Amino acid sequence: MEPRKLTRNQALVLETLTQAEAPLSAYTILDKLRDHGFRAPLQVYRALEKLTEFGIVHRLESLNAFVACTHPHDHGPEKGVIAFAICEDCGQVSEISDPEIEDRLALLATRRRFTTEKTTIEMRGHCGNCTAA
Amino acid sequence: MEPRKLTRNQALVLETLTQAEAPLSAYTILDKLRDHGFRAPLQVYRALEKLTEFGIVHRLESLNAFVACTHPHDHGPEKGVIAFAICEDCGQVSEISDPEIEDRLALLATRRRFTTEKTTIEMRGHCGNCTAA
DNA sequence: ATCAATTGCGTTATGCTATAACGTGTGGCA
DNA sequence: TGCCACACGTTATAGCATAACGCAATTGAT
Repeated sequence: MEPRKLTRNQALVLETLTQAEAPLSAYTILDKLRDHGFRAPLQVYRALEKLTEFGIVHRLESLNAFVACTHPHDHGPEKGVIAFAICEDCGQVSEISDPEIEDRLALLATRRRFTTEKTTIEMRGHCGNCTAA
Repeated sequence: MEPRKLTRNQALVLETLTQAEAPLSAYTILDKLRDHGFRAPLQVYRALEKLTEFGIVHRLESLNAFVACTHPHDHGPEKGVIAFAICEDCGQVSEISDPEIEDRLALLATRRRFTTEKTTIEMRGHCGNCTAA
């Protein structure tokens, strides 16, 4: 599961996401990679699936789009919960990792005898830059 | 914006969701309502849009599906953040309303000068019943 | 080195989710 | 009565995602 070495397709998709300033849909990625030989959605989705497993790409459920992980540190299959703050104006996404949220959700889940496999937290709104304007 | 009186379509869609034991996709709702004259997705989506505005239906982003609100009390345009615990086995969804989570997210947002418009929190996993088995 | 197993790849086809755009009908209300 | 807002119905289209097939490359034990 470790991102030992990326395949060509995975590297291309990751690079595309890294260079982007906002989340990209799979089809947008596909369009950007046509010049590099991409022709079908599956080429993108398969790469995204792996990159997500590796923890270096995140899927934004409320957007049906993907971003490269900006948490510089340890990559690897998702140790903790990540919350996303997504600006509706500029598209900027910031990742928030907060133990308190995590603990609280864990508690709430346990109380209900719920076993959590995966948690999604997404805040949609406006970032400081866009509000300032 | 108050749910003063539902239109026929809205009532049918709400009833379908209320009777369901798991979240339903718009197209599943459409199929269930064909006998009542529904023929096109928009009939469902338009009803869902209103019902969601009224706060009596929630959209689950990680599922692209909808559930009837189970919080018995005050309906009305979303006062607070609601977290969902979604069982992958039986589909049961439980709504969790927790001020601590809400406050914490508000704090984290403010710190980053982020203005939140809408928050999505969804936990996917397994409910007590399904784990017990 | 070789074979088997695994993984990635490319392609075609298809399915699911959601909205645009247009026109009709109806009810409230000045 | 004439206007306005809103719900509705319909057709068409856009956008997101996966099934299923077969081939190629890689790995890794023998």
